[in-house]
Amino acid sequence: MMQLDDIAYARIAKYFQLLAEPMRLKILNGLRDGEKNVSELVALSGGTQANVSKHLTILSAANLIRRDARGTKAYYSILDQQIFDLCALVCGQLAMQMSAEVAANETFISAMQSQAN
Amino acid sequence: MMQLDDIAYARIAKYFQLLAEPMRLKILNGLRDGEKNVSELVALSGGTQANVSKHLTILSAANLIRRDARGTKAYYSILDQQIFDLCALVCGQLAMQMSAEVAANETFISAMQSQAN
DNA sequence: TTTTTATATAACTATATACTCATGTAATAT
DNA sequence: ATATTACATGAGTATATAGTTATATAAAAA
Repeated sequence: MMQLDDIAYARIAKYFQLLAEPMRLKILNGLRDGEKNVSELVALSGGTQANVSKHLTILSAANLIRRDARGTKAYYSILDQQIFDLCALVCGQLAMQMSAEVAANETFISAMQSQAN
Repeated sequence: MMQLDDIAYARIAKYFQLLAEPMRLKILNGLRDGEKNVSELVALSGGTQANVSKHLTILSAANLIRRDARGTKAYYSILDQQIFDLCALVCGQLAMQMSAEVAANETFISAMQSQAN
């Protein structure tokens, strides 16, 4: 239990870290249907130009997206399509959790109502 | 573009955040083949008791694992098996990236060698 | 050539969180 | 009853990182 394993864990953790940011998820989702330039992503995400640009740099450095400079604009596109599979899995899980919560609330409400009688 | 979407992005991000920590990944992997108590996980992970316990509390609060107190010991087990699917996807992706890097290095080395002649 | 447009980045601040050390708590054993 | 074992948690520190503001850079337009 050392060295090589620890490096692997660190690397996997770093990957998840990339997806552990709402703005980055929004940007990635914005790129789902094809390349967009920075201005488009700024408009789409509601973030500032500087902040969006930074996130794009981070995603680009991690090879999740690709940068293509054309004229004065920079077009970004998804390199790693698997991120959407990951998100889909998580969304499914969260949907299950949420419906469980709803069911629990309904049970709670019923209990309260029957107690009120 | 507001409110509901932003809450969803935040929630997905939070989920990924749980997996964005080497020690937590190690602990979760330690639980892969069944429940373990805290002492066992401390030994297995090489972390301190306090730190492992904190991570267990975090994972437990997020419903990724389940706590079962028996006597003076606390046994934890995986609640959300899908985390292993997520990790498998990431591992596959990283393996691809790494082999691409190896190939790039080999190309680089060949280029250097042929230039040395 | 100067200006404008599009993007990147440096400097800074604020916040979150991983970790350690010390201590609290609760069940079991003596 | 007291001691011990197993675990949780509060306080404090260090570090990472998201965000803002201001500015740099580089291509295109005037």
